[in-house]
Formats: sequence, structure tokens, C-alpha cells
Amino acid sequence: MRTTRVSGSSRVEARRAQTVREILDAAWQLAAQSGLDALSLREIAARVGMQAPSLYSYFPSKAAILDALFEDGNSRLGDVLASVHEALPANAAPRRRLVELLTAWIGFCQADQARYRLMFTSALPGWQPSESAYRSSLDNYQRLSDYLALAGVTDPGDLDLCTALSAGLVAQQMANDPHGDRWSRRVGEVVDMFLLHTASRDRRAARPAKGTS
Amino acid sequence: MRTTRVSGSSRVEARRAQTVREILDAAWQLAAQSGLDALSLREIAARVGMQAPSLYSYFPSKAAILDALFEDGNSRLGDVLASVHEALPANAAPRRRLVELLTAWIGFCQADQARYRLMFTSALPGWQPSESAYRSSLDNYQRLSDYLALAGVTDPGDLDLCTALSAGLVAQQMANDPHGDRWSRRVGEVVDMFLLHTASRDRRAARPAKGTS
DNA sequence: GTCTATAGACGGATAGAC
DNA sequence: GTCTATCCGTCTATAGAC
Repeated sequence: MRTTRVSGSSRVEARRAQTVREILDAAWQLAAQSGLDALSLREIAARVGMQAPSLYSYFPSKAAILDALFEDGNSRLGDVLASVHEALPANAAPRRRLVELLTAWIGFCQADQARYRLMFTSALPGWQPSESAYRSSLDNYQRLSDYLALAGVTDPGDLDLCTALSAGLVAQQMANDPHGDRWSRRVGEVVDMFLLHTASRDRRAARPAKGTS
Repeated sequence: MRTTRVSGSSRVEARRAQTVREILDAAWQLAAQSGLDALSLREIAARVGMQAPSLYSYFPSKAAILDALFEDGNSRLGDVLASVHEALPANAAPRRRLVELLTAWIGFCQADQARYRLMFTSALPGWQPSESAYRSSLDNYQRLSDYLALAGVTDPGDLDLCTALSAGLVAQQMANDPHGDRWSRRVGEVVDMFLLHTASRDRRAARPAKGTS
């Protein structure tokens, strides 16, 4: 035993992974600063002290870089949501879980507008996340539906409703008050409204039924 | 009196207005077919049988064309909302008014994805509606707040909440089921939820008060 | 792996003849 | 008003030397 193996083949792999990391960080920085549309290979390369064609040693195309950013963003969001989860007491009420989840999500979006646009609006000229990149986003969606299930909300239609409420809040927030809280401060109100709605409707639906056995 | 004057100076003005109309129609058609990002002066011009530079006789820049499209879209949306308004009986319940307004709006968005993106998402590379173009969108927003006022909803915060609900429904619909009704069919449910929420909260707020006189 | 050089395409906008 | 010709900028991506 000599050195700490990182993955496949020792140090060159590690060095390579570090360069990839630098490229992605430079891309995030550039996107945040100049907008997602201004992301060009030339500029990314310049930030890591390279010439543009050298990037092709690390990524086969610009789309691959965007895919990597998309996955990176979802991974970071996963960390945020996990830390929210860990900070909650084990017996936290479902209402509180939902409020804190959504609040953290909106905060995550507000922290970087370009990242928000990349991850949550499909509005980038010639790009769509690849299928494998897209899969990386499903874990975070899963966390939302887990929390909803804790609140007794299991109907898929109600999940759709909840995603629409969340998407609407964050979209209005990002578009009209990106650094404020004009919409995000209503998260608690919206969650109450939503849970009351689903609960009371379930109650109504349950009344006519007389048991299935 | 000879001929029907259209605006300033007789026939040349009318002919000019008609060409402008043709240009905008060609632009809508191109955007719907090839996407908003593919809108190029060359392609627009080709569709009206011109060369690209000739467009500069009608618009000073590409941004001016986008502004005109934005205003045109808002004008058409105004027509749609007005016809919904006229079709409603004078004594229609506020709940019904809201449902039909939002349903019509979502239908309008679904009818043309590119138009939706131009009018309602600020996600076009280097363009923002000019201030005067933006003003053309306020009339339609006003219609929503008028209907909300009929339902007793006057608090600005509640208006924000309602725009978030609407924006969320339409965004999810456009992004995930552009030709279906997975979200739009829940408009009635959402309106009920919203109106119940505002009404019951107002009731709670009114209880502790004992009159202001 | 990194570089220089460049291909190849597309974009908005302008000059100036007709 | 419309055209041709063109400027000048952007971009991704590739070829090939080192």
C-alpha cells in the first residue's frame, strides 16, 4: 500500500476529476454572472486558464457540459433537502416538513437564477437534459412525494396539484422578486390551504362509502 | 369625402399596415413551427417574400418585432378574455367567472407554445419587452383582479397568491403535458380551494374586530 | 493534454445601387 | 421600398502540430 486510491487508476484519475470539477465551477460562476445564454466554451475555458478546444478532452460536447451541470445542480439540491430532513425532529408534523422542504427549495432556486433556469425551466435554446441526467432529478421529486405521503396525501392528482402550487410560487418569486420574499413568505399559508383542501375532500369522499369489506 | 381613411394618410398607410400584419403573422407561424429561438430576420423575410434587410423599412430592429409580437399576443388574449366576459350571464357567480377566465387563459397558452414563452416567461436570450409593450399586458391582468374583486378578494397578497396558482397550473401544463389537460382540468378545484381559503381566513380575521366606529 | 488555426454555420445590421 | 453585397460578430467543433 502506497497512496490512497480514489477510483479506477490512481492519481491521473483524481487529477482529471479535479479538473472536471474546476470546469463545472467555472461554468456555474459564468452562468451566474453573465446569464445562462452567455455560457460559451471560450469563456468557460478562459476561466480555468485553458483554450476552448481543450475542454473537449473532458467533455465530448457542450451539451455534455450542460448535462453535467444539471446533474451537479440536482446533487446539490439533494444535499440541501437531506440536510433539511436531518435537521427536522423525527416526530415533526407533516405540515412542518412540507413547509421547510418548500422553503429550502425556493431558497435554493433564489441562490442562483441561472441554475434555476437550467434545472427547472426547459428554456435553453438547443438543449434538453439527457435521459440519464433527467433521472438524477427524480430523487428530489421523490422526497416531496414522501413528505406528502406522511401528510396522508397519496393521490397522484394531489401530487400534481402540489407541484403546480410549488412551481407557481417559485416561478412568480423568481420572475418578479428574485431577491425578496413576496411569494416565498406565503409558503406556510399555501401548505395549510393545500392540506386543508385534500383532507376535507377526502372526508367528503369517505362519507358516502360504507366500508369495502 | 372620397375613400375611407384608415389612419393618417390614406392608402399608403393602409398598405403599410397590412404588410406589417403579414410580417407579424409570418413571425408567429415561424415561431410556432420552429421554436422561438429560431426566429431570424432572414426566415421571417423569406416567408413574406422579402429579403431580410427589407424588414428594416417596417421595424427598426429585431427587438422591435418581438415587442410588436408581444403586444399583438396581449391584444389577442384581450379579445379572448373579452369574449369570455361577454358570454357569461350578467349574474354569473364569481366562482364561475374565475374558472372560465383561467380555463380560457390556459387554452390560449396551449394554443401556441412559442407565444406562451414570449408572453409569460422572460426567457428569450437578449430581449425584454419594452416598457410600452409591457403596459399592453396590464389590461389582461386587470381583468383577473376585477373578477377577484367580484369574489370579495381584494387583498393584494391574495392577488399574488392567485397569480401564483394560475402560473403554476399553466407552467406545469405547458412543460409536462402541452396538449393534454392533466393540470388544466383541476382549475375548478383550485379556484374552490383558493376562494374557500380567502373567505375562511377573512372570517377568522373579522371575528376579533368589534367594528371601527 | 494542450495548443494554434480554422472550418463552417448563423446571427443582426448597414451601405448603397436601383 | 426593395434589392445585392457585405461587414462583423457570435458560436461549436475539428485538424493537426507539439
